[in-house]
This record gives sequence, C-alpha cells and structure tokens, in this order.
Amino acid sequence: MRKDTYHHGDLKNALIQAGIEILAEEGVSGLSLRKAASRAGVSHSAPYAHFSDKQALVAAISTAGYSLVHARLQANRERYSADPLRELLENAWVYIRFAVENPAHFKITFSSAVDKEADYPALVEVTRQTFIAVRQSIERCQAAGLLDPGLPDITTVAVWSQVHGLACLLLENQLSHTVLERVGTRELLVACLQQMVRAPIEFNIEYRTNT
Amino acid sequence: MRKDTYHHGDLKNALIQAGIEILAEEGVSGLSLRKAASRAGVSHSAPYAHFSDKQALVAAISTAGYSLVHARLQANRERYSADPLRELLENAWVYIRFAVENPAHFKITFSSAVDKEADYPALVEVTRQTFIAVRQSIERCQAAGLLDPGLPDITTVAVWSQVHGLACLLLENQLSHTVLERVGTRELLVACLQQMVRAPIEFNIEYRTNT
DNA sequence: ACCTGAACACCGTTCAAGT
DNA sequence: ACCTGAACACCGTTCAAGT
Repeated sequence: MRKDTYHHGDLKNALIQAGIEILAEEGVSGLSLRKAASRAGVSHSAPYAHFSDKQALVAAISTAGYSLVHARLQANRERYSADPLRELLENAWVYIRFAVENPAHFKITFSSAVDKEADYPALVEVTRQTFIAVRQSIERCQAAGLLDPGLPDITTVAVWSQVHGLACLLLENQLSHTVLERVGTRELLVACLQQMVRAPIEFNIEYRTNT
Repeated sequence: MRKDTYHHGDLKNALIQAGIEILAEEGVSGLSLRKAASRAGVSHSAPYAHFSDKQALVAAISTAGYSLVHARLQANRERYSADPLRELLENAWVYIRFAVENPAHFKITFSSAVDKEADYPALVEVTRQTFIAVRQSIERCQAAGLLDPGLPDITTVAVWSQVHGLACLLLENQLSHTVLERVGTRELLVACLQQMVRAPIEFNIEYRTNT
C-alpha cells in the first residue's frame, strides 16, 4: 500500500491534464496516448488501466472542456440575473473566448472528435446539462420579449448554431481577410446576435473605416 | 513514353478521389496516405511525387469539397434568380446536405483539418470565391428587404455562421435527443433562418407532436 | 518526370509478467 | 489494482535507386 510505488494517486486526471497541455502546445495532431503517458511520467501502456483506448481519453478531455464552459455559464447566470440579454451575450462570449484561447481543446470538445458519444455517459450528461443551461438563458430572453417566442428548443438551436458557427469560422481564419480587419471579435459577435435579438444590444460597435 | 509504365496519367487526382472514398467508408480517422496510395494501385511513397506531405493531400481534398459546394451555389443562382429568399434557403440546404451526406468529407473541408491554409493558394482562392457567392446571395436578400441592411460582410458572417453551426451540431448528433424527434432537418434549417429573415419563408413546418 | 523498396521514428493496442 | 517491457501492425516521411 506504499503510495510512492504508484506514480501518483490520480493517474487518470494526470493524463487528462497532460492531454490538454499537449493540445495547447502542439495542437490536435500532436495529441497521442504515448506522449500523454510520458508527460505523466508513466509507461506507454499504463493509460490502458484507466482508458480503454485513445477515444476514451479524448472523450474525457472533451468532457472537461464542456464542464468548464458549463461552469462559466452557471456563473453568468448569477452574475447577470437581472439582465437576460447581457447574460446571453456573455454566455456566447464564454464560448467564443474558449475557442480563440484554446483552439485545439475547443476543437476536440465541440467539433466532435468523439465518434460514438453514446459510449461515454459523463460526456452525454454534461452535453445535456450545457444545452439546458443555454436553453434556460434563451427562455429568459424570450420571456423578456427579446427573442422570437417559438419553441425554446428550436430557438436554442438557432442561437447556439450561430455562436458555434462563428467560433468555428474564427478558428479557421476564414474571416480575417474580409471582415476582421474592420471589426473586433466581440463586436462581430454582437453584430451576429443582433440579427436575432429584438432590442439593441448595449455595446458600442465601431466600424474602423480605413481612411 | 509508354503510357502503361505509369499507373495512370493522373495519379494526383486518383489519390484525391481515393482519399474521398476512404473518408466515406472509414471516416476522418481512417484516412492515410498509404491507404490512398494502395487504393490508387501505387507504392506507399509514390504520393510524395505529387503531394509534399499528408497536409497537402488533405488540402486538395478540402479544395475539392469547396469546389463542389461552390458549383452548386452557382447553379442555385441561375435557378432561383427570381427569388432571392428561395436561393438563400437552397444555398443553406446545399451546405447542410453536404454535411449530412458526406460527414467526413465535410469535416475535412469545413472544419479546418488544414493547419496553414495560406500555403495552399487554390484552397484560399476557392474559399474566397465561395464566401463571395454567399455574400452576393445575401446582398440580393438585403436589396429585397429580406435581411438586415447592414454591412454585407457582417450579415454574411451571421448567416453563414448559423448554417455552418447547424451543420456541425447535426453531425455531432448533439440535437437528436431534444429536437430532431419533432422536426426534420430541413424544417429545422428553415426555423433557424427564419430568426433572421424578415418575411415568412414559404415552407410548411410541421411540428410532429407526439400524441 | 514518375515510381519502387528499404529504412527510420512514431503511433495505438495487446499481453504476459511483476508488485 | 496499478504499472512495465516486449511485441505487432500501422503510419508519415526520407532517400537511394530504377525507368
């Protein structure tokens, strides 16, 4: 039962953390089980005691990403409880910021590197929780007359799709040439949301005209 | 100069085609240079005569995907020249259909498996052309009073983001449990676009209530 | 110009074995 | 229960060599 015969009490989380670090340093293509193992100071086959295969580690890293976003949504809910529109904007901003600041982790998390999501109950659950949190935020906007009063599920898909899509397009730099020279990331987000929101979003957008 | 000493006159395109087939059969993770080579009936190092590395093949496959979508957008432009709203809807539908019918090819194409896009001029060009085609479609809607009359570039980003995001969420099956049981894919697309379009979209949405 | 075959480093995965 | 080390099949990439 001597603790130091095992490298640490929590190799599983150490591997997840190592994976996230590798993603930050080398991108999605740099992630490998063997590298995560070596970074955790353990042999290349040790991970198989905790993860049945690479997909399982990826699913765990994805779950961690979802949890992080979900926690921030919860924080926004308390912080902006008096202002549903602001809450919606800040929720979207959490998403965009995660994408821009942790591109590889975002891709693994939200661009579905996991093939059979159903095999990972924890991932399914946090996905569901996050969807519900977003929908509740949107229902509050609907109640305040700020969004189309249709089926909340559908309005949620519409809004989430737009924010997710914007995050992806930002990651792929498919906008920089045409748009981003004139408008900052947050202004662009506000302009996109404004297309659906039925009240002016209280955030000053400055179009930088090149003169 | 005997033709049959070389396996075919056009190994480059054969490799691209082989890659697309592999994607369809085995998904993104199944794609390898060696498999594409063997499928084209050529040794595993032959591809390097045409592609500097795997990224270059991926970029070529991505370019092919973009070209296909772009061609269909052009076709829609002629077909629906009298009805800009219908054109917008069908353009979005082309995008969604490509995602659902060719998930792996769509991911490689639009979810940026290419790291340094700038290294592949053909890809940059077709990306630009596609963005322009989408923007022109949106400008026609703006002129008809169907969309917010803001900067076309920004409105384009807003609409394209939503459609791209919807395609991604559909691919990840992150909607099936909550929404897709009640509404079909096309109805969901219409409902999303309707959030931004300032006229009823002439497409009947039936909510299948479970009774 | 276009392709082959051997070679190298890296990877995911398995398995018998050790504590 | 947790980890090691050898082994296997597969991969990307390079390079000398062949036509």
